Amino acid sequence: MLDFLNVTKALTDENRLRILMALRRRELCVCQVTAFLDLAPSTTSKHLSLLRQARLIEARRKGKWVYYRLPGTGESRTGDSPALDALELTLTHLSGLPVILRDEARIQAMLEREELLCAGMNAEEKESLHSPDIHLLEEASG
Amino acid sequence: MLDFLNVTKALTDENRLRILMALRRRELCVCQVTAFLDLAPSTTSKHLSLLRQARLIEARRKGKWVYYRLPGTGESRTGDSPALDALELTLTHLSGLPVILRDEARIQAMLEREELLCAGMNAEEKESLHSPDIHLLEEASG
DNA sequence: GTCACAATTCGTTATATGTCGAATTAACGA
DNA sequence: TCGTTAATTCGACATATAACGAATTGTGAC
Repeated sequence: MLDFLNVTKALTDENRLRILMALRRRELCVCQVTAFLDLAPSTTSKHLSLLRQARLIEARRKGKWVYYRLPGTGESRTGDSPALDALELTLTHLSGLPVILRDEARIQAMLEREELLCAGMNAEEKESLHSPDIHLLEEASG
Repeated sequence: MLDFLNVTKALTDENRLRILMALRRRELCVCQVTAFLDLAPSTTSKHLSLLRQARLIEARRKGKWVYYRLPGTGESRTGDSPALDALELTLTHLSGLPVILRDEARIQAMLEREELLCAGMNAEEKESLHSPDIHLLEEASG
């Protein structure tokens, strides 16, 4: 019951929903999420923390940056995990909404103008940001 | 987005989840829900109102009583309605939980002892309470 | 070590939500 | 019409949550 409630509670905030939709296309670090949501970094961090507790996103650290992404699709058998099922439901019902489309455009623009590419990033990593698919990366701690 | 948020917000309270699970088996009037949740009638009423706003339940008035039930299965094409999809997800992930099983036992006992059968009910209606399936009844106002 | 920067944690504040009891509305029966 | 009972709405209060800035932690460069 608590697991389920953690998932639904994580999905009751518009900013958190926007984060999930943004991560559908690519992983993002905290400063990038902070930029497109236009929030204080501490606020963004808290949102990401809540989403992670609910298992709706995963994290990996790369140097000074922490990247967040949607869970890998490997274990996504329907009915097993409240988080994965709820995530699928969310992606289905929010895709195409004006807010989400606008976010997507803003993020694409940011990335293409090479603003906020988290300064220390090398060329290969920059390239990966433009990829439409999620890269499967090593696991972060629970 | 607001539609979706109304649904997820409705699913963030344990008492509301218990209501949904109880209604899976039969329709119940407010006083019956109040009894098994052990809450003030006004509180129960508010929970039911929230669930109804989110379109997770429907209502019909019969004399002095208002009966609540899950939405009819007619329009349940997956992907169309956030409410119906979220409802299905909820039923899937909460069935079998200890809290839910205990509620079910308590409700069955109540109904069989003919306590709280909302005094004015006739024999046919009493019978319907023991039925495992939801009866399709006339629509209440939106 | 020291500095710079990303991220998180902490403390505070404003708003939202769950709960109750009291008052009100709705429906029925005497 | 009046009384009773079911349900809802209203007003108050306690708790939960989103937001911020300040302080702290973690990592890498110098």
